Amino acid sequence: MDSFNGQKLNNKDRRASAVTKDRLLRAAADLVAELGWGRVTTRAIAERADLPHGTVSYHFNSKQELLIEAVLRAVEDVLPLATLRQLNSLTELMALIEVTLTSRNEFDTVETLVLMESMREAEREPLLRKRMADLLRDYRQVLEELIRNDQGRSNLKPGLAPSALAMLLAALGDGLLLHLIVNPELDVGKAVEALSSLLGVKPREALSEPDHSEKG
Amino acid sequence: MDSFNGQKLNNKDRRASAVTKDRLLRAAADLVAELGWGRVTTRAIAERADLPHGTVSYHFNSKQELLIEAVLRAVEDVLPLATLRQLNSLTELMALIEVTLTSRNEFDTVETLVLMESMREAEREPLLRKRMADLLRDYRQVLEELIRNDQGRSNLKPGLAPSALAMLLAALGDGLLLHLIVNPELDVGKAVEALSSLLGVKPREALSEPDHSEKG
DNA sequence: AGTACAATTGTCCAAATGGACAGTTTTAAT
DNA sequence: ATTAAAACTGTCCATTTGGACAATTGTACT
Repeated sequence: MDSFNGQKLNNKDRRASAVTKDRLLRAAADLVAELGWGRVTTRAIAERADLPHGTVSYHFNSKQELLIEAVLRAVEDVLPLATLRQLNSLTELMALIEVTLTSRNEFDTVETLVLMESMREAEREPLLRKRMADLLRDYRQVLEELIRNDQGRSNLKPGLAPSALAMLLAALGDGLLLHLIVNPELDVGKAVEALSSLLGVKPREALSEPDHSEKG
Repeated sequence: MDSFNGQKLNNKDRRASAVTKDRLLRAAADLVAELGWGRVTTRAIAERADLPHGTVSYHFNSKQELLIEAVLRAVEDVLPLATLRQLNSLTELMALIEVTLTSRNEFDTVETLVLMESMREAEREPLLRKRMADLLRDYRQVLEELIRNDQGRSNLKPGLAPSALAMLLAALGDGLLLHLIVNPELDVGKAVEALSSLLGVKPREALSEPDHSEKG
């Protein structure tokens, strides 16, 4: 069991154990998506992480703390704030949304389920609620700034409040994800295209020729 | 305990017990919203319904069957298909959506939470998934027909596919509900107004003067 | 009153649960 | 090599769980 997983415990990593904690957190997030928050047990987490049951008690004060830390890490991954900040136009944004929603692999699905479980649990757990609310606020904020920067350049209605459109986009995306959970066969792309059309934006073109546009 | 709740056991109701079953179903739906699907126990259901624990085993084959039946009943209530069918214009629809999302009482909130739990559980439970998918399909269908009937009358883009707009509206509504769960302070009304503006529709007017329009 | 059956109730049980903790091994520093 | 702290592990326990079921009560009909 020595260097079994190839992840050598280097002495930079504070005290080791970070690896163990990490494995527990990943396993926990997986199981929240798979079983639902309320059905995750400490034993299942340990087993999934291929670790003994006692490990959980040692590294975390309670199951709930472990789960909260686990889902927050996963949710921060699924909200692509960094990527969004690099976008320059509403056209690019709509293209990204469409791609994100239509080409989903298994990994994306798990993270989406974690997101839904987290939003649901946030209603009961004040700490989680605050963290989630902050994340979603940041998310809308990034969208809002993107829209504001783009306004004037595109033929967007001047009267349209960027913050309102940002909320609309964020909610629409999550709502489509929600419907996709129930019915993966749904052609959600057409809903995104409809909104693009209403906004007077052509996301297709942004995909085929993403490069030769100047910014600023 | 005879005619305690005013609901006299009339001999038309198959065998009575319908009242007991009903109380269990209501309690179950309540607890799904309150605790989350995975944390609901048969004992908690019985206690909430003010009935002994054995009642659950007698009236339902398993906890899961009880929960599924309970949430389906609640979800059918929260999707206002009948109301939607009576609407005549997209303007009225946008007004209804705005009112529904902005003025929410405690009862609405519970039903919304049940809806979210159900959509999440549907991913694991094939029977529930099918029933939920059908309900959501009907929901979009009603919206689609409303949009189709309205097209031409309003200044809606002709190229806009009614089915795409229906999906957009349904997903946006549910997405806003989802965000509202995490942060009830959100001013989701402005997102609805933004969409109304994009659609070229003035929901405010439909509210202030709802009567003197002819239909058909 | 008597009969048949639906409805209800309390009790029981094996299995699973979260967490505690004493004991052991590993690591880093001297 | 010795030591102290950190990391890890298996075991234990009081509770809770879903469901089963025998016993009891209620109801409708003759």
